[in-house]
Amino acid sequence: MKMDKLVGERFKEKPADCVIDSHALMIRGGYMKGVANGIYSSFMPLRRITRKIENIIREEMDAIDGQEVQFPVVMPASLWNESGRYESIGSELCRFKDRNDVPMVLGMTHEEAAVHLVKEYANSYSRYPFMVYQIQTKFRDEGRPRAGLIRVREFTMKDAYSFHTSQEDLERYYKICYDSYNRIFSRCGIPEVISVKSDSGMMGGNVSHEYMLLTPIGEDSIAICTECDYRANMEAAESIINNTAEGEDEPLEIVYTPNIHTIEDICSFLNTSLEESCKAVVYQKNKDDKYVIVFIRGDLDVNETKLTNYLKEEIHPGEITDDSGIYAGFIGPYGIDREKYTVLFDKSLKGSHNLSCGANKPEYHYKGLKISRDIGEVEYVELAKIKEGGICPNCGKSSIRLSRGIEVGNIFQLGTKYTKSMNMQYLDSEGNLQYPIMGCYGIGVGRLAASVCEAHHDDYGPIWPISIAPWQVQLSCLRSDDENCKKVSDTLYNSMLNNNIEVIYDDRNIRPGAMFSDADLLGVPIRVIVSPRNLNDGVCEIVSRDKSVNEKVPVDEVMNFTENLIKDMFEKINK
RNA sequence: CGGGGUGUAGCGCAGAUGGUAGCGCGCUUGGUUCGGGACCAAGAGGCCGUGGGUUCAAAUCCCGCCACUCCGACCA
Repeated sequence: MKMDKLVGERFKEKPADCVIDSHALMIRGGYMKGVANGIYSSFMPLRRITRKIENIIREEMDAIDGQEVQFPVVMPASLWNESGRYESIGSELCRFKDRNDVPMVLGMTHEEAAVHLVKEYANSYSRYPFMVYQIQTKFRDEGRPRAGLIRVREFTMKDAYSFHTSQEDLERYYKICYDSYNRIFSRCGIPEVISVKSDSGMMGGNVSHEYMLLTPIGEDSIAICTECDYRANMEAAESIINNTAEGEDEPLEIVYTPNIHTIEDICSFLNTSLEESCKAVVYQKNKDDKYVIVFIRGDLDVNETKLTNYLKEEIHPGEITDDSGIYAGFIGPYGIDREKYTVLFDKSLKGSHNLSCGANKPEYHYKGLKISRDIGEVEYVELAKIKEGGICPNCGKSSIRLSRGIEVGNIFQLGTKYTKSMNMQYLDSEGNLQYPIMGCYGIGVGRLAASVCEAHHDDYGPIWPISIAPWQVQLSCLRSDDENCKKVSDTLYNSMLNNNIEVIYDDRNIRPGAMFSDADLLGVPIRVIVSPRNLNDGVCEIVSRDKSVNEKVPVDEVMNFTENLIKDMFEKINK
């Protein structure tokens, strides 16, 4: 490929709407162009990168007995009705009607299609286990696309679905996928990706992991233990609070607290700590707007994912507006109507005493509350968000750190949610009908490319690992108007092509500075520079994009040197 | 869904108190340059997001849409 024919322009100024580096560099480097909110076209360099990523994924999926298939982008709504998701999913699912007024959807994930595909085939235990996967465009009508390729509406995803006749077999295969994923991220040049326990959300199932690239620009929060190997998504992390209730129990006492509304104000007014307070967080059920009041220790936040999972229905932050006379800022657990409202107590309150809290009466709070004494036995539910410095659920030390991360992949043990709802069954060896157990495994290809860029770049551009770089070698003819320089460059270019080296050749008649800047933006790992200055000494310059290699090599050894360097780079990544 | 911001040339921006548009980069042509985004000269390129209103006159003032974008919520 010659640079002067490469479609797409590279430019100096950072586009105004790019807030993260990978986005800015991929726009500035001529990798892609926005078409609509969260929808992009790719130019050749990005397409070559994603194709290499896809091929790495293919090799690894094939290596664990995956079979590549393809599901449709457009599906009839009836298929999604079978699983119930046509109703349960919100506006992320793009719904439309075809010419005959038949409701259709754009595929945002393909569990239904996977079950549909293998339903009749897999009617006997002898045909299990198996895994099918595809690499396909998905469309999710996200409310807020952002950060370039990190969060988009249309994207390419590898999604795999495995089918098993026992939980044990699913777990065996899940472990194989787990290892396979680690290999995929290593081969793509980001071995630093870690797996974390996650909440499986509305996907169903129990055990699931997310693969995270830790970076401050990430959208997810992750709890990581610095003392052991515990790692979990914030949503899934268990929050442990040990209350010792030191000191004497104080009596329950009502206090006049004018113009005090926040829990911080109350604590400073009463001269107590946040740990000795109980705050109320009000939610409303999406279904009927009924109130859910969570009482939780004042310094903690409610983990809404846990709350949703416990209630088994969707909720949103709310405010009590009925005529009960209990008002925001004064809501407390003592004397609240537990028939009228769904009242939940977080575990952080268990065993505590001398709490300050609202009195369900304007301008008044209680102090000295002890729930077991003043309210009686209540059920405590674990609903709090884990916090920085919190207790590790695995090793018990106060060693939890919170980090941000980009989710580049996930694996789920789905169970029988889809096989049951879509009535997929097989005959076991005893002749009984059984529901197969499923696992599913996803990787966002574009997001992975952007993550690699995010993890490996400098001020001038991406630094692509050799395994996914758009080209292996950037050949720069610094002075195409110099006869010898051009001749040597052309010869090298042809030798590289003949030896199957992926080379992009820049023989444009532009200034060296512009040539170097373009090369930096393309991020090709190896650069071979041919210039009159070097040729006077009979050498070319070979440098790596990451600056670890910088050699003057005699012209007739350039090919050999380059081939070895490529080999070395691959070995480093695959080791 | 809640709260901000912005729409003027391909990109980045300027256009006080209303008078039919300009700068830098990029692009075209010619010349001089040539190891980290050169310089000179001459050009091309705009329905000022959109609909309405006020006015002799609107990029500019008022109202409504639309789009993009940022923060937060949600995110299978």
